[in-house]
Amino acid sequence: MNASSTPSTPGARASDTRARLIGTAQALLQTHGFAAFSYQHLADELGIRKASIHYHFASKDDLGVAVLAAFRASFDEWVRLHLGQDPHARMLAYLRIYTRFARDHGKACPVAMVSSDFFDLPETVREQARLLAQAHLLWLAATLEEGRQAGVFAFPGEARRQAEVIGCAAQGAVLSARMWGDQRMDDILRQLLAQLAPPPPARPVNIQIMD
Amino acid sequence: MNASSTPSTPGARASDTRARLIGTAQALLQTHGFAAFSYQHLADELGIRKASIHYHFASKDDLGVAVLAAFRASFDEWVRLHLGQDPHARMLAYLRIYTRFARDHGKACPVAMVSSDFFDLPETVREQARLLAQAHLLWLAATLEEGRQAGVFAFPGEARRQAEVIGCAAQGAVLSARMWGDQRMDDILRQLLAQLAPPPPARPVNIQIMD
DNA sequence: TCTAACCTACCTACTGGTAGGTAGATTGTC
DNA sequence: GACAATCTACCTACCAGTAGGTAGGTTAGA
Repeated sequence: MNASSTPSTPGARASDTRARLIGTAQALLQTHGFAAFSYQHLADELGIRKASIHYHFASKDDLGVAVLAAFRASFDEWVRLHLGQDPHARMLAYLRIYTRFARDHGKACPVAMVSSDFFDLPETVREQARLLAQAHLLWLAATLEEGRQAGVFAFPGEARRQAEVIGCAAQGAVLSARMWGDQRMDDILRQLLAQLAPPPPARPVNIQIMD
Repeated sequence: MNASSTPSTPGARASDTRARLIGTAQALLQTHGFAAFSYQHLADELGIRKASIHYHFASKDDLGVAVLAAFRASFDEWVRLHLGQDPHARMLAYLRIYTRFARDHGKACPVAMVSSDFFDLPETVREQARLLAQAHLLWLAATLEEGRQAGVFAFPGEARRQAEVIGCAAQGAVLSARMWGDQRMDDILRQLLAQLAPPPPARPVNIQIMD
């Protein structure tokens, strides 16, 4: 595809190939899924030969593990960058990740894409997917609980249960955006946040009556 | 459903091969996805030759259309069977559909599986997926609104927005069940219902006071 | 006899992966 | 500094297997 713009220069200190492979594979995973992209697609995109990819990743499974590990590293970095913000701002920023995904060629959540292919994946890749999902769920649960304590969120039961609901809804939302367009994505996330908003303090007069 | 494409020959005793193909393809779609199952898988499962499938479905795309139309027909029938029930019971029954999916070899929502492969599918299949999703969303919105009116559900904003959230969350939940097991599925649906429950009516005496 | 519903035998395109080779940079030894 | 050995990062050519699909023959029932 863009072989001319990125000529392979063997030996010429151009060892960002591995990183470019991971980056391209990340994009292809999010748009087409793990099983649906091939070494040939990657090779065409990078302007190298298919067999050369095996030098960096002996098997496609190895590539899958590296790709998911890279997603996890990115998320860890994202978390670090948002440590200072209050829970509500953090949650907005988190949901914006998915909004950006949807707008970027209809990319889906990598965890959702891997889940779709789950029964055709080796255990090594599955385990990386679990680690990535777990990182998101732990962060969500902590943010939700902190927000509830601060009075900016309201939800029933345990924070980890609510975290699972939000995680699942976000995954479903980006998939829905493929069918219905980006606007659908925004609608869903807005409703998700509206459900999380604490109830208005009712009318003061009624509170007096009730107490 | 698709009477036009059904070889409805008056004289010849119609075989059930076509129906078995659709049924097997439905199961494979839900477990592995549309792109991940092949005519060979279907042929092995039915004990016929791969080429024979082309007699019933000239192309895999035709099969995809028929499979999604069958899902829609099943759902229409399900809706008909639950017409009499109250909104809360209907919603419970609806979510149980997904619980059964997850327990049945980790089947996912067909709409979610198709969404994952969306960019590799022809427009004919995409359109059928939209029709199926739309049927679910319309039913959900109607049930939610009826439940809100009856006081068994509470949620902010329009019912169709809440329907989208529940639909997405259910899709995400069955995918999550692949990673974490059936129990996770139950937890998520329970939380989803808890969020939908109207706020406790405080002490009954207070209701009298407020009215 | 007609034809629905299969079959055999084959096609092209593509998959992940392997074998073996090579240009050029790096490193260790004298 | 000279130079052989080794390493990096690619290459060509190929493998067996599988994908969806096609052409044309066979068979069983109305």
